[in-house]
Amino acid sequence: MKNFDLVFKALADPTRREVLRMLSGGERTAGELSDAFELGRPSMSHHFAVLKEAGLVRSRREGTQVYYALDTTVLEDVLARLWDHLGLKDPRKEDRP
Amino acid sequence: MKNFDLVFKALADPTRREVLRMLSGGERTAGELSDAFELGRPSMSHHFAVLKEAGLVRSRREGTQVYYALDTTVLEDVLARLWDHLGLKDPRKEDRP
DNA sequence: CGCTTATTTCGAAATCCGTCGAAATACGGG
DNA sequence: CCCGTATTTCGACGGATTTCGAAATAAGCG
Repeated sequence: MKNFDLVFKALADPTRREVLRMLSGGERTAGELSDAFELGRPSMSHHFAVLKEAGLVRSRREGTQVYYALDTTVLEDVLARLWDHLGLKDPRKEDRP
Repeated sequence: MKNFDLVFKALADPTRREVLRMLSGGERTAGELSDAFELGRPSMSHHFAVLKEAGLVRSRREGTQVYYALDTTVLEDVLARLWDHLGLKDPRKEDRP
């Protein structure tokens, strides 16, 4: 995968992981997400950009505000690949040899 | 889990992920692992320490050399938790209250 | 066009991270 | 003991990352 690196870099930050967790409940505006953290808007905007760059998130503008949403396809692919890559068993399937 | 943060920090580096991949084939000595990369021994030793600190790897000394082995329990737990925690299940729910 | 709200971009400071060479530690064997 | 091999610790350097405030952009509204 191309973005393997970007994805893990993105996941390395706790704030960004928390943003992803919030987005798992549905899309949120940049402002809503920012209000959940004690960080300035510019800092949060930067985190959003990192997540987007990694393909973990997509955004859509509606009027003056921007909605962010989880893009699960990349995460699923990366995690599955990691599992495979490391020769681990997929937790989604509980098969035993 | 003990420390979510350390695990993701550990996985953020491509060299460390490659070390994990190598270890998925069985344990290796520090020297064997180091020889697979174009990095100095001190750098590799540092990476081993990070992986160990995160609980992704365990070590055992035999004579003058140190064997490293993958500890899959932490990885399985973390990835499963990530999968679950982010709600990466197929029927995606939309919107919010 | 000016005004307000929402968000991003820019530039700079502080901190973190990966890497190195030199030195230190750990072991086993003369 | 001292030597050789294997590995780790130390101290430092450079580059990346996080954060901020100020300024810039975007969009709706009168």
